[in-house]
Amino acid sequence: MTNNIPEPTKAELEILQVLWEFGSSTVRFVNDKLNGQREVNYTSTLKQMQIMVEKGILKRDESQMKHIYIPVEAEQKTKGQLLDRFVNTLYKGSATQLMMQLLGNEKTSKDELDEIKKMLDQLADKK
Amino acid sequence: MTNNIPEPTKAELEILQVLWEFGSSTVRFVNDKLNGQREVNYTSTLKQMQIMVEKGILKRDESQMKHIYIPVEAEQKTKGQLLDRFVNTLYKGSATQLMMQLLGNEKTSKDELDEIKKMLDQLADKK
DNA sequence: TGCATCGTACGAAAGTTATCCTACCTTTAG
DNA sequence: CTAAAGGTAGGATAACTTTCGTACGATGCA
Repeated sequence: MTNNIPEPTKAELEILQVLWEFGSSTVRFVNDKLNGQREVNYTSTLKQMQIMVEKGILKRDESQMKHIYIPVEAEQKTKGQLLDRFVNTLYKGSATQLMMQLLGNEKTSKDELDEIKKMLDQLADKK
Repeated sequence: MTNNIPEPTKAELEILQVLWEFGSSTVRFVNDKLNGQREVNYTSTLKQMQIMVEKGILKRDESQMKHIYIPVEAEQKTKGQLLDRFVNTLYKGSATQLMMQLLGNEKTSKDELDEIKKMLDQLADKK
């Protein structure tokens, strides 16, 4: 019964990130943020967000002329789904394997390691 | 100086997985494996692999009529790059944040948790 | 009032990805 | 030798993504 939304594309994800970070907002706002990173035409962003409404990724409040766009799914849920898909595709679903690679590759700080260990202990206790 | 290859697409990744798992092989072999999961025409796989050669993702041994296709980059390196990109895109580069989500969402077994903890300790020692 | 500004709608075009058809060459079994 | 089987090459096509131009309605202010 998991209400699954189509996998967001690259450009769609960029838009979602803005909405997640700053909250539901107008096309103008999102487009300005995007232009902080790269050049995009206003109507491109508009079109993109309209398509996302069609797909059910966003909904919008049309009560004002400046429509407000709102993510349908919460940040954590969507990211969780993407993460799951990623783990399944690349690591055959083994979160452990992914962690190993992450820890191996990474320049993770001691503090971060401690934080993770704490989390691990909490989880271990629950079992 | 990191020799970066273009990001493999979905279909390309499927092919890479076969080559990584079973070693360098022919189109026929890869196509058979793929057909174990879903229906694909032989020439589709052929074309796909030819494109991958053009892109530099695969190289091939043409000394026989049945060409042998070989991944240019090692499994771990490619997966590592994909993982990095994933972390950067979704978690602003914070591996820790990703781990948290993973541990939160997951049905990770006690053994797996222990294994991860061991890995963590090893890393902590090196610091 | 009238024009500049800012908004949405919509179609079109370009780029990428994924798939398959056709042509043609090589190998092999009879 | 010849036909069938199996290989590669390469073009065509469809779907999807991304981007933008154009049209046109709302708003605001001189």
